[in-house]
Amino acid sequence: MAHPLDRFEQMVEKLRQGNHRITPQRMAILKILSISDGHPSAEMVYDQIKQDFPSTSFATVYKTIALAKELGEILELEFSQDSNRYDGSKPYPHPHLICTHCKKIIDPTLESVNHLQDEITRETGFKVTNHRLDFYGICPDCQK
Amino acid sequence: MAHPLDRFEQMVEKLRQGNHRITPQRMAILKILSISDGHPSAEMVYDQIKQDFPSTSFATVYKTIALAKELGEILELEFSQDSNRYDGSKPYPHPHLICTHCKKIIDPTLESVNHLQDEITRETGFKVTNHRLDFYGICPDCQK
DNA sequence: TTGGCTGCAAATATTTTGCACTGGC
DNA sequence: GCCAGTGCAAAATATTTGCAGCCAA
Repeated sequence: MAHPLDRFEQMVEKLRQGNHRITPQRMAILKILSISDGHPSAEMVYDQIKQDFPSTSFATVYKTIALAKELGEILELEFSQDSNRYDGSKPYPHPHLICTHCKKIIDPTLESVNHLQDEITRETGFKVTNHRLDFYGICPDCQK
Repeated sequence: MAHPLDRFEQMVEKLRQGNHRITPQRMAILKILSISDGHPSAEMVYDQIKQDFPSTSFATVYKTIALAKELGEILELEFSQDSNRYDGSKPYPHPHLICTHCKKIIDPTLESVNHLQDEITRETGFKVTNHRLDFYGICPDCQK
């Protein structure tokens, strides 16, 4: 796992490589996404960025997220009822533990998962490019 | 895996047990959900039911789906951009193969997955009740 | 300088909800 | 007959888009 600030640097580098402009808003949004380990939603990013950069709009947050997604620098966890959550610290498929009570999302340490995608590719005709493995339950804090 | 019509009977039985009324609309919706193996969306169910029962509303489709979900008789696959998809033939967690091109969703035969949930429960403080394992890729048809 | 980016508002899409009427039991 | 269920329309939610003005390169 890379250091949070390395992740941020890498994101900015990807912007440069793709000839995307490096604006203060994008810097701030990407920094939040790269540093936070809590898998924030678009709204959480918006709330945070408002503190340092009050003029920022929701549209910019979403557009920046979409761009980072395109560049493969963040992972999107889709939900329909709740809003989507984003993982900028580990932008590759990995399992998540989602507390259905407090909505917390954490990364478990779990081996023997990466071979799953290969297994599927081998056993089916599908060309598997991505996967999603989420566990739902109650976190230790909420069990108290 | 149960026979499709057995699944339908079981759903109706669950309605009875819960003192829910058995209406023609519910029968039709549940039949579609239990029989179809294509993981239909609410809209697909709506379109199908319109043929036999033209007066049915979208609200009823959603309300019936919500009820069946509550009763544990269907599995909901949440998406944020596309609409949710439902699996009435196997209402327990199991892997899915999702074609990102034609949106087809199929069930792969894949062993060595069920122990994952137990593994997580054992290794973390989480009380895991549910999980979701989806593979994204291009299906054989779309590769042609 | 200039075209990509921002910010506002309006649009879109999906699902939910309120409420009067209807029909299953 | 009673009350849960239905159907219509409106509301709620999350995200996307159009466009005028702005600023990074």
